[in-house]
Amino acid sequence: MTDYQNILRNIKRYVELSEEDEQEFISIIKTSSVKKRQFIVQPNFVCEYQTYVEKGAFRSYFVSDEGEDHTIQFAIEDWFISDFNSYISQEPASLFVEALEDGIIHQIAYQDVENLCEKKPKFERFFRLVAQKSFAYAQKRVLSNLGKSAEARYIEFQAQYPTIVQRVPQYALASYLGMSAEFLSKIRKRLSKA
Amino acid sequence: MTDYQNILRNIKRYVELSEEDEQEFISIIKTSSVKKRQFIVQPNFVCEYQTYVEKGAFRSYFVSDEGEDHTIQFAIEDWFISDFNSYISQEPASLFVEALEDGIIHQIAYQDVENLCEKKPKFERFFRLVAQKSFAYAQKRVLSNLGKSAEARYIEFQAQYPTIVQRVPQYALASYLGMSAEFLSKIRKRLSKA
DNA sequence: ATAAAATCTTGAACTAGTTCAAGAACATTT
DNA sequence: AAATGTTCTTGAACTAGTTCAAGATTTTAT
Repeated sequence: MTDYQNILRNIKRYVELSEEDEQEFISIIKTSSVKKRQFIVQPNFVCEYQTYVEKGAFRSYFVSDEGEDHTIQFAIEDWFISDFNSYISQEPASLFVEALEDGIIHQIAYQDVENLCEKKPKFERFFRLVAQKSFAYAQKRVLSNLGKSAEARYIEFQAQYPTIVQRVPQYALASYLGMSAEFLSKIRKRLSKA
Repeated sequence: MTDYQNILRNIKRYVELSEEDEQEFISIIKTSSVKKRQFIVQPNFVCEYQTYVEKGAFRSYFVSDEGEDHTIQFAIEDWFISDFNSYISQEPASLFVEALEDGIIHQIAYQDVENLCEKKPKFERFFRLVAQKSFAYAQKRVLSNLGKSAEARYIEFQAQYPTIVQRVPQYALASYLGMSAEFLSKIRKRLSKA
């Protein structure tokens, strides 16, 4: 017996749902459990689903030609994650999405979402609001990447997402913040002494 | 007599519009002309509108505490621009949006858009698709900022947006690409010789 | 056409952040 | 509990990109 209360509550932060709406939405959810280090999205495969994290921690990242990896996003409980580019275009992904811990996810398929939006404008609205918020968030990130020093970026992130800092490996955080793992280690040491 | 063909064509790339839909949309558009160096969005004022560029070139940018400015976005003909964070939350802006040339813009107010979306799901859909695309684009930018050297970033941008490179001041481009204006000048020299 | 303002260039000195390498600490499997 | 794999730390040498300053060029206004 799967519990859909969390994901439904998430949606209800944006739009009201009738009992029937809830049932309709639940009917397209596919739930699964994942093991640490498992990939739920991989380059060259189309990212068919948007994934809601019921339990666990994930990251999406890109591996450059030089073999360095660059973290695009983290997601813990109550967040969505995917290779969004691949998802909306239904073209092959360029990112990995990897479980950083054992976890449980709810997935919704591209075509099911599009059909649902068509049928019930309420969901169209939900996905519009979420996409707008995500875009605003991504712009904010660009901004703080451009403006700030490596140390300032770390301090800001640590203030805003203390839980994530504790849960994800340091090399993944460093690659999210756009610095080498070694340098992040040095920053942390410097800050712990001050 | 104002011409709405371009903005309507833009929308019709995503959804079909009846004659009535078009009229409805046109009724909320406010058109104005702007002079070079004019601000259409300023910090501390709520960004009431999303702006469609009919003619001209714009940039949005942020001024940091140290007084450096960081370009977030450029927009030329057929693009939308705003302080999107301020627009969707209807809270005071933190960005400037400045005209880089004399131009003509079509603006649509937050509340008018929300009402229109409520009334006609077709527009809800349009704005969802646009927001999703914008988000995907912003993620791509984060990615190329993280992965690449200053020179590679410039080359990539130049390949993708040659028109913009020609139309905007170099210091604005440098601040978009996350490097000093001097360094961009040096990169260009280096490339022109090679 | 001239003056004033804005933008771009160049070199020299500097620094924030990288790379490499090797060991230490921690986690996971048997 | 030992063994293996994974992640984190530290220092030394390096480099991509910055800052400063001054002149050259282009644009804008009168």
